[in-house]
Amino acid sequence: MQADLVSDSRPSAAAMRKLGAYRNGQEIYGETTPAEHWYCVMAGAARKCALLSDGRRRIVDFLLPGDYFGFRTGNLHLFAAEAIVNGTIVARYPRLGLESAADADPRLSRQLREIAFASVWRSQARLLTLGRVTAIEKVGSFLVEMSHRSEPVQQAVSLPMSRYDIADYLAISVETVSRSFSELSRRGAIRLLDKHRMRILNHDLLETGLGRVGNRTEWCARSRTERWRA
Amino acid sequence: MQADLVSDSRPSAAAMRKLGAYRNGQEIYGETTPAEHWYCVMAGAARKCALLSDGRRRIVDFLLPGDYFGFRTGNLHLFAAEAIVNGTIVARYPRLGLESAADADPRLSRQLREIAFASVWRSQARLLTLGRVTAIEKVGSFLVEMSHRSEPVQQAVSLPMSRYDIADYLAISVETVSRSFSELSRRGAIRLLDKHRMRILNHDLLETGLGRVGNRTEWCARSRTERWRA
DNA sequence: CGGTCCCTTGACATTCATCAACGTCGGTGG
DNA sequence: CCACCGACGTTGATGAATGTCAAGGGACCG
Repeated sequence: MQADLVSDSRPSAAAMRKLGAYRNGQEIYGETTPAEHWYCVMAGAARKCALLSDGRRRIVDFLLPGDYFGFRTGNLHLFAAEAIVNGTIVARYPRLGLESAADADPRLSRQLREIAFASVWRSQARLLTLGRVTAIEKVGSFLVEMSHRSEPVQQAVSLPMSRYDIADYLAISVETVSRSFSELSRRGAIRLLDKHRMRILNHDLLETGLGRVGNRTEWCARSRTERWRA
Repeated sequence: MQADLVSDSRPSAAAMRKLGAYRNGQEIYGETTPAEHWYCVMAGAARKCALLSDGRRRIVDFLLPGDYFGFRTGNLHLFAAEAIVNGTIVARYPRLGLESAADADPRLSRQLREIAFASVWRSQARLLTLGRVTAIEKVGSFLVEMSHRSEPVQQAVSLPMSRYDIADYLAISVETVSRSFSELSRRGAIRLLDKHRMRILNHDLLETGLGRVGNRTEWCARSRTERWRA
């Protein structure tokens, strides 16, 4: 099971930690749940998602072992968190207790800050993934992200979520996700061991454009940047 | 000029604050600048952007008065920040000094945490904007976001950034941004006072779909969610 | 054995990126 | 003053990428 940084180094935090087990699809907290806890995935995987006003769903984050989530300044979550594999273990800390402990313990306080900054950095990196132009680029970028975030088992990257989840995460249709996987396999960039395990064969083929030979965007961005930098 | 929460309430932080003025296009910090400072926009506006490996640019955030930015756990920024209007004023705090002060001052420490959480929340909300399906929805969602973030002057929302910046922010082409503005005007959702000032006439027309009459996505998301919730 | 869910592939329609042209504005220099 | 230029913004035409609809296969379960 994943190490829990806060608890491992801070006995004051470990004392208030509670563990919970969840099965696939089970809600960890809902959109209307008061944000009274902070969470950390210990094993398994979960998704953080929002329901849009028109009824559609959008996944804003996949939560893997070691990821903290659920912090919120107000008293309501805007997102819901749900486990996506059976046997997902999540640690839970009462928010008020943790904050009080942090007031008295600068090291814990620093650690909480670091956790928050890591979260900011992760969502901004995700913005880059979503900002990719073509579907193949998005999927490729997603696979690279997953390979960095998950522990490789026998050089295989595990993809615990369904194709539908990936589609909602990348804001493209399930069919396009499926087609992109097939196309990347065909091009020799990846090899699909089964539906939920994959091996990266050629890293460059994943990262680099691949789609869209036109280069106006490129030129534009560069020229503009040069201008601004000057 | 915008209030600076940290300085206003914490004299220890105010002492180390330095102000800087920037003109349009000027760099506040670069991708390779060591992350030795935290920043807060006091007046004007800026953009946070990343240069992709293929030379393209992506804007991950617009920084408006009151927004803090630049925090990073490692010692390097991944993004660059540049002013986008003349006379942009940015406050700068040395990172180490601020952290030391936070160790000795729980209230400051809490405030920094709140700032970090607000930043997390903002980028996740932005993920929802980017995750919209059609271009019109993206632009509409962007305008709603801007109207929430900027102080309305005579019921007008100010858009300090160029159409190119908006395009890079939403990951769509400049032409499509322009067309979406025109289309939203035509539909009576907004009124363009000039290139950089806009008034929202019909909030619902901006938020709700408008594009894409098909509802398979909707149905799918709802059915899946209901299943999961059950 | 039927049912459901997940995944994949094909065919078609639609959106949007691209290319192109033009208008505006502000600055610069004749 | 006017001509010129570059940056920015808008609109039209066209092709390519992708959403949508449809069909079918495989795994799991009652």
